[in-house]
Order: sequence, then C-alpha cells, then structure tokens
Amino acid sequence: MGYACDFCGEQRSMVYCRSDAACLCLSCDRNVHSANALSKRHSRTLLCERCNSQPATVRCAEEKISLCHNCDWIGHGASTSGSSHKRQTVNCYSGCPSAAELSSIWSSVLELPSADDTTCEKEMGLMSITENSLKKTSWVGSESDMPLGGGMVKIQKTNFLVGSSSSLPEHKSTSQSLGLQITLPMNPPSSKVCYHPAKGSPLLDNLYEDFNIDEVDLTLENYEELFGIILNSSEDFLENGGINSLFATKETSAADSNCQGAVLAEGSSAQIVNPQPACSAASADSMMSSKTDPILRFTPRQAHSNLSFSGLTGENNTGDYQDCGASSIILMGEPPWCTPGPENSLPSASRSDAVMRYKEKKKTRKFEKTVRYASRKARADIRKRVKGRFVKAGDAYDYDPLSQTWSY
DNA sequence: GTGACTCAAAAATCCACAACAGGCA
DNA sequence: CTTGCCTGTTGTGGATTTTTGAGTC
Repeated sequence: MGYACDFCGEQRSMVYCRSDAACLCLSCDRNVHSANALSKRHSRTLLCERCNSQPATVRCAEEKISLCHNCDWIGHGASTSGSSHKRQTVNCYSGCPSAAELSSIWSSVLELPSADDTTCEKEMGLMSITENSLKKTSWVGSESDMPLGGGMVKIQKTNFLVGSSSSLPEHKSTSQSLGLQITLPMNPPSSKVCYHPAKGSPLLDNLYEDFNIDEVDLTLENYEELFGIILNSSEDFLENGGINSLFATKETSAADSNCQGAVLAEGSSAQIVNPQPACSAASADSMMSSKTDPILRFTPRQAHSNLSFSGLTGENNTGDYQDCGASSIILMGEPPWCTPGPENSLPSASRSDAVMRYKEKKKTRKFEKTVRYASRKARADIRKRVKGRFVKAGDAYDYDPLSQTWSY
C-alpha cells in the first residue's frame, strides 16, 4: 500500500478502514462507507503517515504526524530521543461523517489541512452536509456514539501519552484500532476499575454511560467462547471490567505492557509470527496460553460475561479479524513491530515480573455464570439425579434436591 | 538443567427433559 | 397472514472423569 487511495487510485489516502483493510482518500471513504448500513459501521481511523499502510493509533504532537503502533514504537521507543514526545490517541470513527464532523473528530488530534491543500481535501470540503449539525461539545473527546449522517459515529477518548510505546497498553490501543464494540456485562465490573487519573473517578462509569449496546453485532456468552485464543487472551479485558482494559489509555502501567511484551517475546519463538500491533492484547495472552495449551479450546460452559467483537461479525471479519491477528498468532512468527533492537529486548527482571503478574491474574480470574433460562434452571434445581446425572422421571435416584436427601 | 512423579485445581463430560426455534401444512 | 403441529436443538446442575499446572525429587 502506498500513498494512493486503494479505491480510486488517484487521491492521496488518508483513512484506513480496518474492515476493508484499505487505505482510502476521504472522498472514497465517504462514498464507500455510505453504500449500506453495514459498511457504515466499518471502523476507520487515520492512516499512519510514516508507513502508509497501517492505521494510526497515536498522533505525535511534536512531529505532527500520525503513527501506527509499530512506527510509534520505532519512533518513540524508550531508548529513542522521541520517547518524551507528547502523543495523543487517534480516534476511530464509523458512519459517514461529513467533512466538518471529521474535522471535529480529529480536531483535538491534528489540524486538518486547509481546503486548499489537496484535491482530496477539497472534495472533503465539498461534501454535502445534510445531516443535522451536532453539538460538538457534547461528544468530541468523549467516548460515545454520535448520531451523524448515515448512522452512528463512534469515537473514542483522546488521551495524551508521554513516554515510550512500552507504556502503551497494547490491549487498550487494540480496542481503538480494532474498533471493538463491547457489550458491557450487566454485572458491575470487577473491583479492578481503572481510575481516571484526572477525575479520580472510575473510567468505567463513563464507559457505561457512553456505550451503545445496540451497536453490538455479536454478543458472546463468554469472552472465551469465541476463540480460545482471543478469549483466553482477553482475561485482562474482563478481569478489569472489560472495558477499562481496552479503552482506559490514560492509566497505563509499564508493567502491563511489559507483561505483554514479555509474553510476546516468550511466545513468539514458536507460534507467534506476525500479530498485528492492533491485537497485541489478545495476542499476548493468547500466546501465553498457547504456549502451554497448544490446542485452543472452545469452552462452552464457561463464564458469561458479555463481550462482542464487531470485528468478528460477518461485516467486519476481514479487516478487523486480521487486525486482531488471531490467526496470525498461530501462523506467523515475529511481530513486525518487534523489530530486532535493543529497545525491544525487555529486561529479564521486568519480564519475569510481568510473567508472574500474568500468572497471578490468571489464577484469580473468575468466570461468572449467568443463567439464560431461569425456567430451565428452576427445573434442573429440582431434578433428581444419580451421581450428579439427571435421571428419567420415575427412575431410581440417589439425590433429590428438593428434599436434600440421598436415597442411599 | 531435565525428566519423572505426585498432588491439587480446573475443565470437560454426562444425564433427562422442558423450552425454544424453525419449517411446514 | 395466522395458527397449529412437528422436529431438532439448547440449556440446566451435580457428580465424576479427565486434563492441566505447579511443586518436589
């Protein structure tokens, strides 16, 4: 992929659509994604201005450039001079935002070129704005669904990040680059709520408020149900209340990322080969899991938190799934962003620490079960059994839940 | 450092049957 | 289009079995 729009081949590409795995100019982006309801839901973001092939995840304020995870790592690694650059998360969006809306979405991240800069931007400026104007202050900079023309537009919180990429919680940026749409579990998140450092309030509060559950394409009874890999790997996700681990980009512990890095490094030797940065969260844990559990299992009876990956629906499966790297984890080797270099070799101490933390987390992981059919449960609760198994009505039994007695 | 072994914990399995979903007349 | 019937699938819990992981030698 290069500078040219994958669709028209003429204009400079500015937007990356994960679902289509395509780099598009703003004009084509709007055209393509206004085709139908499904395409409107494709999650897009700015294109990395350095490699021009990956979705940007951060915007470097100093360099005034949008960077993908890999380029960010290379450019802002801990050992590089740019490690102290102030960076801001780049928003994803869906729907068919107009030029004005797009500029609003990204206004806090970058200054869109003037209408005269490029033909593409001219086209952008010429886009008709038929949608109702928005109260930008009501949604810009917050994670919410915005009713824009052609449907909802999802954007995410923009947060400044300072430091090396290692401080980026990969699983958190993952969500952004994946455009994940999450159904929050009805149960309150675990106590490990990520607190908003500025407000001192649980970020999840906002998330709960802002999430649009209706947008969910696929609801899993359990985050482990979908793929052994992704789900196994997403323990952090649920464990931390699901969302905060994905979106709370402010609260970033270096240990977390170290853990993932460590895991990545550990798992990469055999099975991981090219997980996209976008899914390092899933990748990381899944790698850890796959290291000891080569057969990725589907566990039908496990937990019942609700999680959905829009990227795994038919609509989005191509791009998002690829981004997720679930398959890549197994098929490929060294992560592309893990370029051989000193900055990528984690200190063994922190690495082992991270692994230990991971294992502790795994130990404490809980699967909460929810009963989908209370009537069935009620019946099961009173059914007679033999050695735990249901028996036919009238047959001899050794346990009667009603009387709490055993027949022998 | 490595393999064999033990033990505990976790996960999978099994059962019957009402509820449910979908197709068809 | 609605209704009723039929057929196949799903989900439910406790005990048991199997698998996994950690620790020790």
